[in-house]
Amino acid sequence: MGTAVDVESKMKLVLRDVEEVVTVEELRGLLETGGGKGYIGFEPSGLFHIGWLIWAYKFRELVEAGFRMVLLAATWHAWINDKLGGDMELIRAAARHVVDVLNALGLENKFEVVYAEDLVDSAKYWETLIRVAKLTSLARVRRALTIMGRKADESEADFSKFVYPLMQVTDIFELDVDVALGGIDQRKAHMLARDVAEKLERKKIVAVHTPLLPSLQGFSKMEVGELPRDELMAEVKMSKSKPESAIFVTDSDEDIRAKVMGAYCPPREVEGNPVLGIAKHVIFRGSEVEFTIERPSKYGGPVTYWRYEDLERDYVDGRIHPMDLKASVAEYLAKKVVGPIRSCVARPEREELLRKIRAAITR
RNA sequence: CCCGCCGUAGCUCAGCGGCAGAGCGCCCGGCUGUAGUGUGGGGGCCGAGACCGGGUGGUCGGGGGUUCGAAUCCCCCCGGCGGGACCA
Repeated sequence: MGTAVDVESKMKLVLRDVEEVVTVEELRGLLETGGGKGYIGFEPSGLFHIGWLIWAYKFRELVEAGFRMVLLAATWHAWINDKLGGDMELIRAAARHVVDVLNALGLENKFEVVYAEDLVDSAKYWETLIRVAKLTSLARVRRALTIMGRKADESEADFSKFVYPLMQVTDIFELDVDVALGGIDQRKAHMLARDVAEKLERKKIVAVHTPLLPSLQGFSKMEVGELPRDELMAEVKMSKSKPESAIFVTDSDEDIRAKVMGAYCPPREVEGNPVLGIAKHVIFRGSEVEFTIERPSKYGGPVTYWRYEDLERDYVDGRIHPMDLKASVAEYLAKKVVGPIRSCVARPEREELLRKIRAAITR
């Protein structure tokens, strides 16, 4: 199955702009034997924002690398996390919207969609969940929780939150996948799945983790000091609950421009800079891409970059002004990234769907 | 996936190259004679805890190695706990 050259080119594709893969050797093993099945679970929680594009692109690359990919609409999980007010009808609507976006990325009929309802409907699912629970101590589950830590403490969380990691692990076994895709924030759940897989003598997933985008708002030093860690984390991640902090695939070019221009973007600084983050993980993505910064000749005139590293170096050196970076990133997003998706997703027959989702997240 | 600590009696742990240990528990006995049982008094019977005495306790997590000798040192594995793991 596939020559050595084939395997290496697929490796390169999968490893492109990835935060980490656990483990790279296991991934190679899968590619050498012809791929396998992969999945990503997402919580339908509102409109699709460009932070999600990072995993969506990776999802497409996994398809290209020969994996049979499953998109798990984690509707029950969204319910547990009180997304969209726990309104299942809305949650399912948001899930359809995500499917629309993937289709817009040229993936129509190239992946399978599974709703959590389908999984959860069988007794087998719950049997597996109990088996997983039998092999996992409460302390271990607690350590796998992303949401809360020691601060926003357990007495305030309803118990369903503790079932969540077990469901993530169960999803993996029930879907019988070889690869789990997710943002690096999913690492804990995936590691739990790997631990349990050994005990249960099930397939041990290869975990592919993509980077996360910081909020357009960034964060001030004051906030860092005052917010509890986990809340801060939630703040920093690009979040749908704060519309101004994220760019949605349904945003107009004007929206995009306004949001990017309003973004946190300290000159010469890379750390926590959301605009550079977009350039790195949404535009360049670890490959050669033509990216031109248009600027008045009095500021140096237009300059074209092919590699993110060169752009970052010049930005750090102060040769690129935040204003020019923002304008160019906004332009690129509007024309090359969001534009094509928007035209597919915001069709008339989806108007009602989008309106409902929008209404739900702003209320 | 990475780092650290731990795994010895049913439980909590000590021992860390030279006889496998303590406390608790459990079993037997003694002592005591409480609560309960009784309408009350008296008596009888059953009889807990505490205390005293005796007894019961083990593949020293598994496997390999080093050694005259391994719970003890080394390696591998399994299990538990804590931490880390984008951002903090």
